Amino acid sequence: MRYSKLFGKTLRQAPAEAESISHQLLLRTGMIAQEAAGIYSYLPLGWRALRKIENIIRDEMDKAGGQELMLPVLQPLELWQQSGRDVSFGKSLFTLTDRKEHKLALGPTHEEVTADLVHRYVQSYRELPVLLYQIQTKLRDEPRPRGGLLRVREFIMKDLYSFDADEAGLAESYQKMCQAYKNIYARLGLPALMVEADSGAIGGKDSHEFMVITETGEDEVIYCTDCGYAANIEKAKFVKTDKATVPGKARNPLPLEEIATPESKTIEEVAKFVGVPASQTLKAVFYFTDGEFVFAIIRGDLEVNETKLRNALKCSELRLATESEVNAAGLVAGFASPIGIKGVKVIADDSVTSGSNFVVGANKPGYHFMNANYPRDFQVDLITDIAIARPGDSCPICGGKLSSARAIEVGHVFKLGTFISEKFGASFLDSDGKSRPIVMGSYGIGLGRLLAAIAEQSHDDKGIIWPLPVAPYQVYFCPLSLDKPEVLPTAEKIYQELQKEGIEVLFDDRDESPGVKFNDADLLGIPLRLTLSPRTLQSQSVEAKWRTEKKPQLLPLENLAPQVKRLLEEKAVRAQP
RNA sequence: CGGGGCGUAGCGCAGCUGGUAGCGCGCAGCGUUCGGGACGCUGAGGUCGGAGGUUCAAAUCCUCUCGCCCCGACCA
Repeated sequence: MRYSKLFGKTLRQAPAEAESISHQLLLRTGMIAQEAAGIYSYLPLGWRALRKIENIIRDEMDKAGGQELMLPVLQPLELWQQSGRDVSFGKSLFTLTDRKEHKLALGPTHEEVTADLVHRYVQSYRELPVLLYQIQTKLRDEPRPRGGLLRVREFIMKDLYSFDADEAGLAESYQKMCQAYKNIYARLGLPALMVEADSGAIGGKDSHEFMVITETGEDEVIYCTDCGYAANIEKAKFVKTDKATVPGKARNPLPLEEIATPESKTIEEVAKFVGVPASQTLKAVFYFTDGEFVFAIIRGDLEVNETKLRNALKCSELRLATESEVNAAGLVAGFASPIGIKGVKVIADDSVTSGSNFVVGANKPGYHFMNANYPRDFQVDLITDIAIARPGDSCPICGGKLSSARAIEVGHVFKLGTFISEKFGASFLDSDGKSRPIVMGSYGIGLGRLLAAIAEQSHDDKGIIWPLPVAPYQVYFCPLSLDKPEVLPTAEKIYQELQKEGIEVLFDDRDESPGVKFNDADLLGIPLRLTLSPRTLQSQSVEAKWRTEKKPQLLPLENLAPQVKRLLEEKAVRAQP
């Protein structure tokens, strides 16, 4: 490609709306252009890089036994009503009405369509397992697109759906996909961490996310450096050490005692007033969920994890209750108590059992109880883990210290189970002639987000540093002093030779100063730069420099293309997983 | 949806105590330069996000509206 003909140009300054590094770099390089919030065009360079990613993913999916197909973006809304996920997707589902007043949805994902297909085409266990995938545009009306390509409304995604006869089959497919994902990230030069993830209100037992640790990530990962335990904070478990034991205080339940605690509303105030650590208190938090008021109780030093709470309650909507809702429930904010409460659903974190003689509200302004003990003094509807893990907490596996980091989610795999296949009648006859629902799995990767994640963690102050397999071009051919009669013909000849050798080369044939060309080469992040100039011509050579390295090397002009080819191949081999 | 910020040339910005728009980069032409974003001269390019209002006069003041960004909520 001749640079002078390339559509799109580099910007010296990043557009003001770009905050994250990947967003700035992708805009500055002219790889993408914004059309609206969360809607982008891919320009030639960006599209080339995206297609490289796409092909790597396709290759790994095929190797893992996947079969590629193409599914509709326009889907009858009935399909979504059938699975019930029109409700769970809610407003994120783009819908429209056609001229015949039929309601349609723009596919945010394709489990429904695929399950419906499989229902029609698969009848026997002999036909299982089936792994179907597509790489195509999906649409979600995100509440808040952000970070350039990190969270968008229109995005290209690879989704593979696995269909197995039983849980064991699913486990095998799941395993295969996890391995395929690891291969993909390795080939993309992306250090991705596999972490335990929340599977949401729908979906089965297991779910994992692949995370790239970087500050601009939207997610938070909790991990243990000792044993390798890692989980999304939404899911992360930790050991609730029995901090409630205060030296010199009795562990045995003492009689419940009401005390005056004027002006002590927050946990800090109460703990200070009574003279106990926060872990010796119980905290009440009120939520409103699917039209129901919920009273959550947790040890004073811990915080509620709303994802865990939502899962425990099996609800879709969850928000903090308003003050008037709290009052209407007959509770006194700041002094609320599970003791003697009636007509309200109470859910407790299991930390209420890790300690004794807690200080808790008396549900009376200005009063708290001392020595509250579960279950002696209060009962709950549900007791489970609803606490959020924090750095410094103890690892649930080895007891080591947990750390936390921001991360970009670059892949998500789910064991879906039979939820969707049952809705679509996707069943098969087993070897005993018995009809059983097909067991599904779902495995997604967002391509644009991968592109952004790579730029996010592979750059320097000059620009992007594309890993060779992703780079839009492998070689940036940069002749200087093109107006000098000795340079141009040689440059043209080299360009032809490189192309003939099958090398993807961007030929900077512009009449620009060396600084401009070098800076553009660095900004674009093309892995190998070849410089031809009157200077190198004197020694009948070309200067070759890797984007990742400081020092160039000289290659003789003679037989240049095969030498370049060999350099690239060596690099590719070294980068192999 | 709550909180905050911003909309002036392709990009970055100034102008905002009202008087009809300017700078840098980029772009076009000519000339000089040529190994890390060169220089000179000439030039093109703007519904000042949109609508309404106040005024003799609005980029500037008022009202409404649209869009974009950030934080949070949300997000299989």
